[in-house]
Amino acid sequence: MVTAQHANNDAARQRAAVIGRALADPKRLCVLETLAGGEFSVSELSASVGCHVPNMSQHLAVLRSAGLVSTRRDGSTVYYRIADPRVLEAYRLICGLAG
Amino acid sequence: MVTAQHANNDAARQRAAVIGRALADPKRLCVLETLAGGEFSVSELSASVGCHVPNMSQHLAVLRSAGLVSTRRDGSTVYYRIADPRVLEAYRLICGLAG
DNA sequence: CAGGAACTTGCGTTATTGCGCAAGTGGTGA
DNA sequence: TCACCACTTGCGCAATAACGCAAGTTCCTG
Repeated sequence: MVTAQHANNDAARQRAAVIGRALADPKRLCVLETLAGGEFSVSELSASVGCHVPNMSQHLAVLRSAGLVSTRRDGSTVYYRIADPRVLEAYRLICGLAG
Repeated sequence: MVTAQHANNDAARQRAAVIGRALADPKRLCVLETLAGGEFSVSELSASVGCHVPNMSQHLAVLRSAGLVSTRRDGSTVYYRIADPRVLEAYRLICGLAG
């Protein structure tokens, strides 16, 4: 069915665009670069990137809802990590294109 | 020099973010998908994507200033093409992550 | 249970972005 | 030269995103 096919492609592109948007901010890219070295808490990430914790939490929410990062909870601390190795592939590819 | 190093990283991330932003719109992703099949004119692309020519021209300007596409002029017609094979790699990677 | 630490969420403001539309530019052919 | 075609650019508007700040939630500790 052509209509449904278009709808699927549109939906797929929409999801892809959400991922693109998640990669569209320098601070979020900085987060991914940091997370390439392992998992970190929100406060560690905010210190690394250089912004306030609530702001970092918002950026992480964008990355999480795009499916690029996952979380693990340990007590009151939330640790973030890269959700899929392909995320780092994409990150490095984009950095390569930018360089 | 630490300061210059930071400046470089910031500038690099800024350029990478420009690329991410170029990938952050469904219509622009649709353009890349179309251009995977070869080079096309602005009017062909606008018909393929389903938007008006000036709007397509603006989207193409975003892709071009991010360095993702290149142009070739033939008479009054401007043909766009993928600038680097890695652009399609990145596109497919993102689609894979979205799927 | 009170206090505090670690995050998340809501809100208002400011800055970007996407779009349609009108106007401008450059090339082509009568 | 004049009309026309293909495309780009400028402008105003509506929608979205980023940030700081305040308030709320969850969890641990005393």
